[in-house]
Amino acid sequence: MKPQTPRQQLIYDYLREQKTAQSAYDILDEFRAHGFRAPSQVYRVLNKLLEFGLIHRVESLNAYIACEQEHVAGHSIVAICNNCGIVKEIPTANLIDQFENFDGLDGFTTQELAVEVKGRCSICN
Amino acid sequence: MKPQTPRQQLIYDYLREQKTAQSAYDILDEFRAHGFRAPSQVYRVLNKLLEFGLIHRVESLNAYIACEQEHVAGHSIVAICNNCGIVKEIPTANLIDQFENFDGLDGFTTQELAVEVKGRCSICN
DNA sequence: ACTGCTAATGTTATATTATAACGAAACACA
DNA sequence: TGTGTTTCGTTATAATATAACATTAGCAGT
Repeated sequence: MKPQTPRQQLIYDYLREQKTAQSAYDILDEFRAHGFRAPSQVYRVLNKLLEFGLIHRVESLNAYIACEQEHVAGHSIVAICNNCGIVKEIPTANLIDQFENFDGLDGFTTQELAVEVKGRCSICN
Repeated sequence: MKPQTPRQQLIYDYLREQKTAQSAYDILDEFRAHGFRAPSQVYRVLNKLLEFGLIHRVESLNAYIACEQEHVAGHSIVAICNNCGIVKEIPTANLIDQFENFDGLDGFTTQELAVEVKGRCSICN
């Protein structure tokens, strides 16, 4: 699914350019000039983009990143550098499968999966 | 590491009794009678318990759970039921090792790891 | 017991993230 | 053109978290 409105396109493009995750309020400040005046306007767009599977919410940062490749909405594996804040999405369809069938889960049906690895990226290391 | 103060013990014991994750403000309300009056008091205790590896923060819920078994602070795998809210910790030392050595990470050094699986538990299924 | 240090606590204020509620505008289409 | 539906703007407020600083408690050395 592609962005459906100019504003969705705007925020999606912006997130694609960023190396670090952006909070809803970062985005709000960035786009005041484009008529974004209230958080709810930003959240509406973010929620649509999440639904389309075009962005991820990074739970441990309360912030958002774009994803290059399309993927199942709600499934993500990201590595976050504690030093420079760079967030890298790790493409691992198979690792996700592994989780969905993981015995430890024992009758649990997976709907969303978030794996967040925090540490030092290869540059900050 | 064990809880070091009465208040740490109090909150840790409380979290151990709960089946669902509790927010800092849930805990604040629960323990007003014990002299907790401001969020910072709760956060101080929670941060200590996190440091000791006695509790986990569930990122996608902004809430906290106790862990039965001791573990490396900052490493967790939890399954969260979207219906009843039950949070189950999954003991998977080996899976965590797998992540630390995962090639996708490519020079990245893991310090913290959070895996959050959301879906339906075996009862709500 | 007294002193000095450190860790824990109390308190107020404020920052940050997110949602609710509701009316107005835009759009789709019979 | 009228009618229903979705999007958008706006205000208000809820929920989560931290900063800053004063105070107290516990404890080690004398």
